[in-house]
Formats: sequence, structure tokens, C-alpha cells
Amino acid sequence: MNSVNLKQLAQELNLSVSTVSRALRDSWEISTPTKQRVFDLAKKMNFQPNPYASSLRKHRSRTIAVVIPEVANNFFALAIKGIETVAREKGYHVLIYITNEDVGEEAAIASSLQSGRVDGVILSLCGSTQDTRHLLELQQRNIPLVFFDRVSEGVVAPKVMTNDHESGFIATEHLIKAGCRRVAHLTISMSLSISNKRQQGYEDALRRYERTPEAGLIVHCGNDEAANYQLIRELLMAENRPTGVFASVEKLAVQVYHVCRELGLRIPEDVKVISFSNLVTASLLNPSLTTIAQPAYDMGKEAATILFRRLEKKYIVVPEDRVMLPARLEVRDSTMA
Amino acid sequence: MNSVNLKQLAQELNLSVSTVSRALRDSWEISTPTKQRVFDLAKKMNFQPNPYASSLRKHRSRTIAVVIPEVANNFFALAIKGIETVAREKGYHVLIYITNEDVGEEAAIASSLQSGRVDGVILSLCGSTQDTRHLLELQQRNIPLVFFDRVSEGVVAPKVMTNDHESGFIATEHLIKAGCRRVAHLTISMSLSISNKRQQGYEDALRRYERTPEAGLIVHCGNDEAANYQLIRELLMAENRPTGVFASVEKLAVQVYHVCRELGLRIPEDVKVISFSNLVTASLLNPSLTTIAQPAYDMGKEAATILFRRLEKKYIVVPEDRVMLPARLEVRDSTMA
DNA sequence: TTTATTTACGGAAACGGTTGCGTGAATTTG
DNA sequence: CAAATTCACGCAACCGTTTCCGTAAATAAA
Repeated sequence: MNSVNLKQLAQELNLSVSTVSRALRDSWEISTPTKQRVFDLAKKMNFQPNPYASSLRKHRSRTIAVVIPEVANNFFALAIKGIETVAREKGYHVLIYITNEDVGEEAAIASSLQSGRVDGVILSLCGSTQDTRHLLELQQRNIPLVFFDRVSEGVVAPKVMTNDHESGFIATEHLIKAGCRRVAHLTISMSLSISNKRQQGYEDALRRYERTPEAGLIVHCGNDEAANYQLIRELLMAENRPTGVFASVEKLAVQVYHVCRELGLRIPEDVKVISFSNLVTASLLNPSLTTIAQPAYDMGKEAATILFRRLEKKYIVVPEDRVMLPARLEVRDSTMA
Repeated sequence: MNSVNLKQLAQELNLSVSTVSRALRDSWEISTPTKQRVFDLAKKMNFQPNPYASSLRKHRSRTIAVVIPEVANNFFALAIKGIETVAREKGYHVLIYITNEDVGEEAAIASSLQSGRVDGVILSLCGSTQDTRHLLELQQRNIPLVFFDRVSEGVVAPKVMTNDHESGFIATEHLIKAGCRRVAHLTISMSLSISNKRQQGYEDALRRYERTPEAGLIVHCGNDEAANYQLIRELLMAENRPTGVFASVEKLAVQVYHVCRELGLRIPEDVKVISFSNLVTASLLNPSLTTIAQPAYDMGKEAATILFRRLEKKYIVVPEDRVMLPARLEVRDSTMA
């Protein structure tokens, strides 16, 4: 283990432990020459203060938790990168937890975070979360919580999100203007606020262009890839199949591509496709995919920044910040007229 | 903060702190009825033991660090998922650190991990790492280290890797058999062992088919996307340009696609492309990309499993495990004859 | 019945920093 | 020159758990 500690430094320098501690924290109470001696020896012995002793005494761990539904997804990966960047800048450490879209796991993780292990939590809900008691309990323990992307409307906490309603509207409008008469929407959750907003945007766009939303054109997908494939397959095999598909997440767009390939449907001639996505290869797909790209990296940075603001200046109490970053429509071949 | 602690439980129950502590750990020294009383109250008061107090006392944090060069990359994202899965199963927590392919950051992170913050480290080197003193220092502090994918040959530690030499050979052979006379290799590092092995496999395949490796056909790329693009552009604009390209990482293959698009080169007619890659969209690219796919998720799980074996049973000392998981060749249109 | 052992628990010392308080010496102020 | 500050540092309590001992009572062995 790490055996060099304050006591050893103190002994070596004929100083008290407290003096060494203060010197290392550059306290004004310690004379410059003494500080220098301490710094030098600490460096020479490669002293690393035990973070757990410090955390125990100070009730601050300089550690945050990031809880996300999945990681093998460019959006969340970029968000993590943004969070980690800000965190390391601020001298914080980042614990990562993956819920695998399972509320049970999410609740278990949240519960374990009540121990004081982290100073704050950045979280993106899993698709099935309805009951948010586990998150309220976190807050009751005075552990600040910041949502990003998949936020909870029921929990009062800062939220970093994109303009989902507007984006849903734009995506749908884009398909309509490209000539689609029947536009379908693939969604992942009935409870997630972002899903509902995107769907609302979709429906509003339909009405704006004098179409009636049809239940059959809204497909609720889940976490089972094979089942999703079947749902999409049925959608596209129907006689009055849609000529445009708006996917709320990229994995569903990928499935649409596969289904079209199987059914011999041409994109964009037979079916036009648009999707929320941060795929780096969107422009290289066959055909290239029109996307609504979210500023994932910036969202991560923003969420982290808000959290650290709360952690470091407690006197600023902003119970419900809402940061809305714009998503970008990137038009490509999959929606060509 | 979390205010319910052992002392409060003890007071409430008219027991000593030590008894409550033992009861919660289900010690045989405590009678069954007492244990039950303790359990009940702990549950009722939602007691969560302070992990830092415990870590301080036990010199074990039940936390590991994962250090990777980047996260917005399906390979590393899947590896993290594998690691996190095993870790949570074992009751461990996962700290994540991203080096951004910068040795300086890697060294700083390794140095900070000497504090005892983590019980072990899982690491994938960054491309520029040559000096590994910062890793040796970790080991001197008795912090177990496990490499995955980008391993260091100079450091004695368990390594989870793929058959890079063989894969490099197979990839090159595949291009040759598809009819490529001149095969280029795009690599990311001159020091990384996996890069060297892949390149060695490439060169051995060339010799096996009676070709001489040419320096001009081996392109050393870096971290600057634009610079890489230019390098690849020059390669493919040369009069005696290669008819086959073997990319050692997927981001370079993506660049090849973009360059070909700009130059009007057809894949696979003019240039055939194969790449190490875990892209989910490989089959949907235009044209679909032939890949060497690494079992990223399993590599993460394996690395974590080895680490925990070390952490939990110290008496089994296996200084240098080497686990070699096979990569899979997935033939697609980008290498069609 | 006496002695040895087991049972079930309490006391207190760690773990390694942090910090409130105290103090002698040096310096400044009146 | 006396009094008030300031300076530079040490002492010891504290954070919450764990664990080494110790011990009274209960039980078992002799």
C-alpha cells in the first residue's frame, strides 16, 4: 500500500503533523522556508495524501457519479467525455454507472450513492423509469442531482436538454416537405419526457400540415433489438406503409436500414428516414442518413459545470436551472425528395 | 449529508458501536436476536455505512480505475461496459479517466492513483506512451495493474489482447487475395505494441505473397484528424497509389472513405478497404466495410475478472497472465474482388 | 463443586488527514 | 519600555468504521 503519510513527513522534518498538513495546503500560518522544506520532502518522497482520510474528515469526496442507461452509444460516450473533461479540470473524480435501461438497477445505484460516496450525481434516466423516489431520496440526503438529456419532469433539479419538441417538429416537417404523405414515428419510451416531447413535436407538425396523427404510425419500441426489428418490419410491410420514418434514437434508424434492406425497400425513394443521432458515420451510410444531432459533448460539459457550481458555492441556490442546447438538423441523402 | 451512523444506531439500541458494526457484518460473535434488532433498525433508518471511513480503516476502497485513451469509440465504450458489469457484480465501483491520447495526462492520472484511491487499475495505453515509469510506480505501491488492448510489453502485468499479428496478416492476405497488388497500411503509433504487431502481420503477409514492404505504403497517422486526412489524401493521390488499404483503427478507415469520396475513387473497384473496427454501422456503410472486429465487451469483462481475481485472492500470484481473445474477420463489400 | 471454556458484548485504539485552540517568541504599537 | 499583536507552530479532538482485547455471565468439563 501507500505507506508514506503525514506522520512520516513530520518525523523526518521535526515538525508536527498539523504543521505539515497546513504547509502542504499552503496555509498562511506557516513560514515560507518551512513550507519549502515540506514541499521538497513531499515531492522527494512522492507523498500522496490519502483521499479517504480527507473525505472522512471534510465530508467531501471530490467525486461525482455519472449514471447513464448505456455507454455503447456515441451520444452518451461524448457526454461522458465532456463531463470527465470538466471534472478533471476541477480536480474531481468520476464514477460511472450503467443502468442498462433497467429501473431496478437505476434505483439500486441511486440507493448506494446515498452513502456519501459522491458529492453529486449527473444522471440520464432509463426508459422505463416512472417512479422517481430513489432520486428524491438522493436529494433528501443533500446530494445535488443534475439531469441531462433524459430528464425527469417530476424531480426539481437542474436539467440540460435539447429542444426536443422543436426538433421533433423540424424532423417531421422535413419529411413532409420532402414529399412524404404518411410519416411514422419510432419512439423508445412512453414515460420519458424527451420521448413525449419529440412525439409531441411530430404530432404538431402533422397537424400543422393538416394530417391527423394515426396510432398505427407511432411505434413504441423497447430494449429488445429483435422485437424492435419485428415491429419495424411489420410497419414497413403494411400495405399502407409510411413513406417517411422519424426515429427518435439512432439504433432504431439502424434497424430501419436493415429492414429496408431485407424488404428491398429503397431509401429514400420508397422510404425516407431521419433520426436523432450522433453517429460519426451518418454521412457514410448507404444512403447517408439525415440526422438531428445533439451537442452531446457540450451537454456533458454543461451538466458538469452546473453541478460544480452547486458544489462549490452553496450560497447560490438555483433550484431549477434549465439549459436548452439546440440540436442540429443535418440533411443528407436519406430524405432526398 | 448522510447523518445516520453507527453511533446513532448503537444509542438507539442500547448497544455499543462495535456490536452494531459486527451485527451488520453478520458476525458469529453476535446473537441472532441482537442481529435482528440491528438489521431492522438499520433498514428502518436507511443506514448506509460511510465508505470512506471503511476504506480508511481497511485500506481497501472497493474501487478500481479505468484509464483509456478515448471513450467516443465503440471499442472502448463496450470495454467499459464489460468492466462495469463485472465490477458491479462484485460490489466494486469504477472510476473513469480519459487520457485523450496524451502521455502527460496518462502520467498525471497514474500519479494521482498512487494515493490509494483505487485498489487496482485497468489501462489501455495512449499512442504516444514510451516511458512507462508512471506505471511502474503504481506497481511499486502494490496497486495491481491490468492492461487491455493497448498493452505495454515493458511492464510485467496481466494483459488482455487480441491476436493482432495474426489479424494483421489475415487482413492483408484478404486484400491480396481480393486482387490488390499494392497494399497500404495506416497505423496510429510507432511505439504501441499492438500497432507494431499489426504492422508486422501486414509485412509478413506481404512477404508470404512475395511482395516487399515499401516504406511509402506505411502511413503513420497521429491524433490530428485534419493531418491524417491530408496524409491519406496524399497516399491515394500518388500516381502509384495503393489498390488496397488496411487501416489499423476505424477512424482512419472513415477518413479513407471521405478521401475516396473527395477524389472520386470507387470502393472497392479502385481501392479496397479493410479495418480494425467495432462500428455497429459497418454493414450499412456505402459500401459496407470489411472489418476485423475485436470482442470489446468480452475483453473488458476478462480484464476486470483478472483484476478482481488478484484483488480478492492475493495468494494466487500470477505475475503475467496473457489472455488472447480472437478478433473476427467480417467480409463485406469494401473488399469485393 | 471447581475450573475451563464458550458466548455475547463493550472499551478503546487504530486508519490518516484536518482544524479549533493554545502558546511562546518575535514584532509592532502606544 | 510596557502592552498589544502577530507569527509560526504544536496539541489534541474529530470524522465513522473496524478490530484487537478484555470481561462478565453462562455453560461445559473435570
